[in-house]
Amino acid sequence: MQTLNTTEQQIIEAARKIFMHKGLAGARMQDIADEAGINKAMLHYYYRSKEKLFEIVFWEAIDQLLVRVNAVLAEKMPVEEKIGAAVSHYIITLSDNPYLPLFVLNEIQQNPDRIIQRFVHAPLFPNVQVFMQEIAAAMEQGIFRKVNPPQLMVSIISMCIFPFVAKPLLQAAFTVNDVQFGMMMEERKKFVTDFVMHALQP
Amino acid sequence: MQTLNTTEQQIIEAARKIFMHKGLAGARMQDIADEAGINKAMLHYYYRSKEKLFEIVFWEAIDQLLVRVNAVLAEKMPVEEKIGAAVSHYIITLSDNPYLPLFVLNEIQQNPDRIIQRFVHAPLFPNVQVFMQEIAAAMEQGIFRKVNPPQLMVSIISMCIFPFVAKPLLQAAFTVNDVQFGMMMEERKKFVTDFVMHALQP
DNA sequence: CGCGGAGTTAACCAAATGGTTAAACAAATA
DNA sequence: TATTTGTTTAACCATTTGGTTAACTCCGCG
Repeated sequence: MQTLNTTEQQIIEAARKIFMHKGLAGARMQDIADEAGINKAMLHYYYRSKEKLFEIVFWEAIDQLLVRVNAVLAEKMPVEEKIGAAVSHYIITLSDNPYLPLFVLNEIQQNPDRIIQRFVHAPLFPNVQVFMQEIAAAMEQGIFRKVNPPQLMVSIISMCIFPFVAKPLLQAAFTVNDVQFGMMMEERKKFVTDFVMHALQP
Repeated sequence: MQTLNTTEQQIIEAARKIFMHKGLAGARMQDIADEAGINKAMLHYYYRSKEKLFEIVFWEAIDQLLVRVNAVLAEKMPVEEKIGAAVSHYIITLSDNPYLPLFVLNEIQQNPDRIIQRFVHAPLFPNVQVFMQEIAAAMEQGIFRKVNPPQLMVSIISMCIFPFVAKPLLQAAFTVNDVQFGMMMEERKKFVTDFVMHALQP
């Protein structure tokens, strides 16, 4: 997310903002040009087409939402700690990029092939397997209660990501402003970690 | 969701399908007309504009995603049971309408005002308050461990809805087809309920 | 039968949109 | 200074898109 002042970079930043907010179908090339403060022709000069520009923003977002968590899951630490670390990582990342997950999820649904192709070649986050095995091992050792690991995995991810996907709705439902929502997410790190640990108590 | 054979109804059904799959920005009036097997002018004859047609589909979806759960939460039964009932209700509803939540959440983010206006007049699901009070009462009585009720609420909803929001992604990540995904969601009803009950064990 | 109105359609329209082009500009190079 | 090379712009273009119109069909009713 470097902020170089070159036109090339300004375009990417503008594209990121517009695509994230409006999606591929809703974004207008003119919007992006305006946001970047340049002529529309420059977009094509540097990136050929709307689709090409979108792909750059999209894969950058995928990297942020899916790939980077791998590094956290690769660290060497007890499973109990690793759960907390992963939860914190997600909530921190998404607090800085609230629009990220809905954007990614929506575009995947619009065009699943785009991402499925990549999964065929190699799993997008290999360490999730490792993590699930560590959890399974902890269950065998009696550290955790035995539950279905994929369901557990999905649950942890759900509790971290969903609040950001539903942010405007939750804000309306619980009548909280942006600051309060931020505080809620801050306190959510501990809540989710504790909640999961209690649920896994034998 | 009635299937009357009148043109008026055929249009709504077609609009529902197209809008749910492509969203407001991505949907084309021609797509809807084709899906309904009629001339594009008919759409305007019956529903004036794209926006008007969209609003009908949108509020119908809101009703399905947010309002109907109220009935479940209004039923008279012990909290422990009610949690399971709400979870089941959501997973059953969404299994029949997998595109529903992403559609709704996305359109809310695109235009939050649309829904915020409604929340100002009256809460869209008053019984959530009741439910949270029942949970708080159960905590006071020592039936449940004390946790922050809104955080708990958000967590339950997350675990129910998120898998459908991320459906294509989860299917790719865990390599499951539609049938297997359906089974996973079927088994998820029990998983989430148990998971929550264990997490709330004092 | 003929009249009237609801239902339906093909053709049309203006605006928006992704993309192109040719000319202008600026900074380095010879 | 003249030339070249990469950058930037205004104007333009073809297609798409939401929406309109005028004519046509069909059915019930006098």
